[in-house]
Amino acid sequence: MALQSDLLRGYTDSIILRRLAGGDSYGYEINKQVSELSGGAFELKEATLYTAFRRLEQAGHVSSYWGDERTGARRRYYRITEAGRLRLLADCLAWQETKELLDRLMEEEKGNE
Amino acid sequence: MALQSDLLRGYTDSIILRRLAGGDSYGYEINKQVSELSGGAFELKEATLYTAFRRLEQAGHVSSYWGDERTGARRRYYRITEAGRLRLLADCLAWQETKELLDRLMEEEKGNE
DNA sequence: ATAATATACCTTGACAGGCGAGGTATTATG
DNA sequence: CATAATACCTCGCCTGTCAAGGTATATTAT
Repeated sequence: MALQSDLLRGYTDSIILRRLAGGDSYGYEINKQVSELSGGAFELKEATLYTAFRRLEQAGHVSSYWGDERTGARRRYYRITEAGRLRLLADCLAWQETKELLDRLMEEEKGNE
Repeated sequence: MALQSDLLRGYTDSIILRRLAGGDSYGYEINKQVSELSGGAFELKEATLYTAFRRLEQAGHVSSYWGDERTGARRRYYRITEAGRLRLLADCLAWQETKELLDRLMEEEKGNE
């Protein structure tokens, strides 16, 4: 649905950073985690995911390295940086504030003039 | 801040519909109301506002008419339609769900494996 | 009188993020 | 041998936001 993706827009980065805050990971796995966490209701599209990685790396919020898998497809791992953790913290605060704001703006009015 | 506007993206329409649910209004006033409701922390940019009106009218969620002011600048009033009320209701539900979703995706993990 | 401010509307063009559609390569399974 | 799962990637379109510009009327200050 469009509304949901529009709302989540810009939070793609934050969602990824949150996943990486617990330890290094790679695209495919992050995608699965997000999908599971949302009970299948939401999933990052691949194009969105990889675009976000480029953006995050360029911003210095993550760094990446190739895993040394003996078997299976190669994986590019991502690690959150210190700047990334700060960014994540800021995003969480922003999210709390935005929740309050939209709640107030969407809320049904009682006692109208 | 960019994050906030990105998150609100797409909810511009809902915010406007909510304002109109209590009675007809016009752009400038809606803008002021939103600004006041948010304690000055957030405001719809004019270009965004009028773009949203066009979109809403085209979708049949609002209708518009010129007010008959004797004095001052002319005003274009907007009225929410039945379809608009349904849309608003759907948006509110979507917002509740999205809140839960992003909360779950942004939440700090305890008891990690 | 005139400049400034507030009210009130509008459009254009650039920009950014999401994503459909397409692609590659490896390994396991039927 | 074909299909599916894993795993990565890019191109180009679409859509919503918004800075910057514009118009017109009425009030207030100089």
